[in-house]
Amino acid sequence: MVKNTFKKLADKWQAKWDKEKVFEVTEDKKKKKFYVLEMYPYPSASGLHMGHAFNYIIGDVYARHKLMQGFNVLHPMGFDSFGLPAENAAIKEKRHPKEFTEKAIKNFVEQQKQLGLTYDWTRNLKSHDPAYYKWNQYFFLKFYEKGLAYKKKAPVNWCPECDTVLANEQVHNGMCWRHKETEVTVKHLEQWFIKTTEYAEELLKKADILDWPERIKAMQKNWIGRSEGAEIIFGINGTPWKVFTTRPDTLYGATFMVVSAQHPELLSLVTDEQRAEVEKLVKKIHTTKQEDMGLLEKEGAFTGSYAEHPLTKEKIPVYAGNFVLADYGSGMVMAVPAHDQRDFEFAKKYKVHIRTVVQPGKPIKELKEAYTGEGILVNSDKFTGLESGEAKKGIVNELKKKKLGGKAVSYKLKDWLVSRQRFWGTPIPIVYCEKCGEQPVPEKELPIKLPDKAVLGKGNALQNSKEFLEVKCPKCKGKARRETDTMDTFFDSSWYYLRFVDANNSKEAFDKVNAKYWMPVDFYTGGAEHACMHLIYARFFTKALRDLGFLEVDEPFTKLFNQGMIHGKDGYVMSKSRGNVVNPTEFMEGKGTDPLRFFLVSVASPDKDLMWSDTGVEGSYKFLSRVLKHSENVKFGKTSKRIGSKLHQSIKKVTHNIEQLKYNLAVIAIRELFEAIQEEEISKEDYLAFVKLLAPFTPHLAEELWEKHGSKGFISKAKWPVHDDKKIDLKQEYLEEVNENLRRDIIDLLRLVKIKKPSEIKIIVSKKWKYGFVKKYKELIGEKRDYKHVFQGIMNSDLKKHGEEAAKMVALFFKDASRIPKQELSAEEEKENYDSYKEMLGKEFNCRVVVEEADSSNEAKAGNALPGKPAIIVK
RNA sequence: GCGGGGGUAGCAAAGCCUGGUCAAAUGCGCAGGACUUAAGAUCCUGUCCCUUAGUGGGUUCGAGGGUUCAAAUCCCUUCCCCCGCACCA
Repeated sequence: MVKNTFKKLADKWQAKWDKEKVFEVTEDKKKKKFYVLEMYPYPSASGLHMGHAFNYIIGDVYARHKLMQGFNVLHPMGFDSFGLPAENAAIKEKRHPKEFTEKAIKNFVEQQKQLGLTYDWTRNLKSHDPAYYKWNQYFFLKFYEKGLAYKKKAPVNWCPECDTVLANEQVHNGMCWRHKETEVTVKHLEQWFIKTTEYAEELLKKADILDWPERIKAMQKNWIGRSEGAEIIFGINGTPWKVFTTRPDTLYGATFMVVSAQHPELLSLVTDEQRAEVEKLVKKIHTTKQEDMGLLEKEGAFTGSYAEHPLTKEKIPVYAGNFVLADYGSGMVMAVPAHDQRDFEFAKKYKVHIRTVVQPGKPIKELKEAYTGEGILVNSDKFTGLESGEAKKGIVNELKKKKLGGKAVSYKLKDWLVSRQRFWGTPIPIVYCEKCGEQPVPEKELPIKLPDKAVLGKGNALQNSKEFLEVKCPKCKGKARRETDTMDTFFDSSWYYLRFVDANNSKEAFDKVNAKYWMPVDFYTGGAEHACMHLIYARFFTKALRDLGFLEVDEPFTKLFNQGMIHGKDGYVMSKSRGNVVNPTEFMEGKGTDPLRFFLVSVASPDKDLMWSDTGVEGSYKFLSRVLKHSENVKFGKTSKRIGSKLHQSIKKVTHNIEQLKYNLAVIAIRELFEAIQEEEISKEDYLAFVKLLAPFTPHLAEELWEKHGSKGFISKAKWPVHDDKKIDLKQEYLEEVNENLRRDIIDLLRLVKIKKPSEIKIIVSKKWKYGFVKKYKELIGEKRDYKHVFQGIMNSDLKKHGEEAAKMVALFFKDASRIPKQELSAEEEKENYDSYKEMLGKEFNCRVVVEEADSSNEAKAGNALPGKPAIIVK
């Protein structure tokens, strides 16, 4: 076989699909829709890697399967084409990022097409296209109108490498998500935010109903981080300070306060005497790496201020502390050293009073560490004696009465910081007028395009572009200046799945009716790294757009699937730096697409990591070659019962396994089916059913076989076979297996006795198979239980349980439970089977074949055997 | 610390929910054989240990207990690995 056979097939069929527009799709209300989507890629200059290929193939197999099942399948692809790498490359080469991006996309598309995917390319989108980002700006304005987009000064994460601020989600362990070596610093800047917290509750609640991997849901829930408790107001120097606590029951144990050393208002609390000490602490924190913060010993400095306890009116000292987060809750905590380990350590260190207010039943003698459990209150004025749960309610009510607090819910989730001080992103549609201040750009002026000419370098190039910068105020027509911040590219990816439903609409972001037809995405695949970024933003967007009247669905992605990582043959994750990369494009150029597709889905369940194996992929290649070779010489005829049974079983398995995303098992079922049909006669219809099973995995090969055997149209659109349970005949398959064993035994035996041309083969079938006995036993124990299993039980012990007589019979005839046949055959069935088989054996061995029942002389020998393992005598 | 997922034969990977047909699919590797002048390719057979033509026996599914007539599968304890989040008040 020519080495590049599969490459040729790929080229041939990809061209035909293209020409016939096979995968273009329209909104056909008569058909049930199915929306399959893979996360759209950043079009990197280095092109497609194996992870992309794997991702797209997983989606494509599903899409093809659904297509063949008659669904109207939307399977689009686009490019997340704004972003830093292109901009940085542009700076380096002193060119416009657009050039890089478009070149990379061109290359990417070519490589994607080689994979034989069912994309409708007419719906392709690129987020750097003004026709796309216009709608980013449009939605931004809609959010702005509704108060979901706002500007505020806040401590933000700054990546010196990216030269821009980052969203909270883009900071991992204090490092930039793009630059794992670069520490993020905190800056106080005025920035644009999207109010994701508005939907925190819904994002959390609806997570439960999604058909998503547990861990992704868990990660999101954890990220949203809801906790219930109370908000309590402490007066400090006459100013009210709110703090959040989950344990209002310990309020009487609060003996000091701790404000975050990074709190923006910290200095307002510090007295002159304490200034030096506090500043020392703050400085120390600035010089500590983010990632070491957690390991740091609890440290603090007294601010000189005192807070008034809301209930006892006691004066308690306020410290600045390194262990309090500035951006959770209010950045200040009430410290209850007896019942919180951190507070405890702090109190010990700074010798602050520790007061026990909750006890676990009996009094605690000496506190060696904080008692963090719940219990009965002590030292708590009128709440003493109450159980924690009751006390929480009571104390919160008391606070509420005095207007000093109340029940509260706190989230870890923060508003999404969307402004970026970079060029290559969607300009934020706001202008600043000297007179009128901040003004939204009127919709009809959209899109605000990025300048085609720009000198990129240090900082944001938009600030140097007069053409971009200078505008008239939309309100007073006076002199105004554009916002130069651009949007986080996650803004683009938050709604791209919606654009696909109507990708070429120039009047609207998407048509509502189309969205109603296609949404939600039924099957979405991509990497797990997006759990707390893209997948939260996209969910937020869907909800926000729903409430703005654009959509009717609550959730964008019904089913989410995370593919595993691809490891090189050395066992490490495939990466350029390791040098263990196999480039999918190069592979396909050499060996073709189908072997790659087949291999990637056959190693393991697609949600698990998989290791590349040269010999493994060679195995896939060989298998497909055999299928192709076999197609040239199929013995068309009548499908035997056994093959029919096997086929229908396989259809059942493959369908189910694709549905369950167990492509590896589907592939095994296909291989087994092929083993079975290879040497056998088969009807054309049944053969083509086999080819159809192959089609989602190896579409080019399948098309070729489909064409070769004269079927019309494309197999890609042929009807997926449906199994018929009635045709699945396990007994028949069992008989065939038995016969095959017999045949092999004969071959072995002939070899052993060194007879090449036997004159007679005698098969002696034992009469000892007392099917009558089985019948009788069934009467004894009843039909309810599976008699085979009961036998096995009896064999081991417990004879009396099932009746002595029955047990004895069993013991007599079945020495071992394993001798129960898989399928119950009647004596007649068995005999009939041997008779029919006689002929075949006779042909094969070219001699007389005798099947006879054992008599007393050879019963002992034959009786030892199972049906299918009878005594054999050769002459 | 919290949360999620794992540990199965030389390797990879099914099986576990719903216990018995499990010495345990499948692929790779390995061994033997057929074909060939030979190598490769291809095909067949075997691949936990002992034994048989078929068969029988022994010991296995991280470790240790338990439930059951019966455990890779259910329950408990324990060890190890991966992956998220992590001073969240």
